[in-house]
Amino acid sequence: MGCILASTTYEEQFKNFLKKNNLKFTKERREVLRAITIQRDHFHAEDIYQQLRKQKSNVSLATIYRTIPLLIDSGLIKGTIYGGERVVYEKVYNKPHHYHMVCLNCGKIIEFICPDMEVIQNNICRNNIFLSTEYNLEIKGYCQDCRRKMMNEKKEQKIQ
Amino acid sequence: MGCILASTTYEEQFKNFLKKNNLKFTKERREVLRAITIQRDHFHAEDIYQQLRKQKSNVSLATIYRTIPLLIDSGLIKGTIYGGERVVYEKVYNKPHHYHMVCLNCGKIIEFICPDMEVIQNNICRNNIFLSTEYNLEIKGYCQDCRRKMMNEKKEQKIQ
DNA sequence: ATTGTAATTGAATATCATTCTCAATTACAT
DNA sequence: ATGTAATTGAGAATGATATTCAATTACAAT
Repeated sequence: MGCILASTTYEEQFKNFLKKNNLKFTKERREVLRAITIQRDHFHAEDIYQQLRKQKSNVSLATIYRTIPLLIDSGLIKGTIYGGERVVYEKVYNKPHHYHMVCLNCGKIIEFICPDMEVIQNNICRNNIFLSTEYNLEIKGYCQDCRRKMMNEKKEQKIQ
Repeated sequence: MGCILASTTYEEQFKNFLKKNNLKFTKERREVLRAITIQRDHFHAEDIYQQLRKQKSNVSLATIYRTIPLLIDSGLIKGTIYGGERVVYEKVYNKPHHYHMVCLNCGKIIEFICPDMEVIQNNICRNNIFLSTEYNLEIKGYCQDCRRKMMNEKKEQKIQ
């Protein structure tokens, strides 16, 4: 336990947001926030719940679902990968903007940054007089490991 | 009714796919396929159902949901916009690859093509030894019309 | 420190798109 | 014409997320 010092600015950011909107900084919200700072890069609602369970916190799933939009609106996390059975979130506070490759076989998520792409996107928005709030690029396919595995399987089939 | 001549190649494509997989080209599947060819650019499952209803077809929602993956696998449609309450599909057969801007206010979807972006994406995949099957870029924000509306509303507030 | 009040909570229940089950029907290769 | 595996509709199931409501709590004002 302990060792949550690094999350201070996270907490400041969240508190500011809450105050600005006449919302309260409750014990439950603090616990959800801390669970998220501990969380690995990509997670979903249920992951937060499990994390809290481990820590003997009794925050309910309902509260987690109610807290997620607050965390999004305060700029701490964002929904990243949709289209699966559940939404994947990730921390974005003080993180450079980046994109994702998702392996359709093992589910691995590979992050990458791409300044060239940012430039292009800005141009497109300017040309279309579109005010963007969010870019989301997702490349689906098969990662190196899975490609290797799949090739080996093919070889074995040929042998048999 | 009538006037479905243009969909012949759609039907060929679908029939080929079905035959290749030992699946049957049923009356219901034909009707779903034709409903889709009539459909506007972006649609969801329920839209297909409504379309069929208009045409006095009794294909069930279950069958529509069962047919969608077949249409995807045969390369006729693809899921485009996730993260809303339902998946948005679009026709992709014989259409150039393109990207989307989604207005968070009115829901409008603006398509655009961008060859530069394709080049960058191919490079990224090559560098990461990732075999991509699908690129998906979604820019969320506010379209020109909605920006105008929102600015007018602000002005009015100031006046009051 | 006390109080008033609006915000918040957990538990249970609702929602709603999508998927599944199953018995009856149908496409189509032979 | 026939056998059989695939398909269908109806309704029930699923499962992530949202909502309801009575009880609790944060916190601004006193």
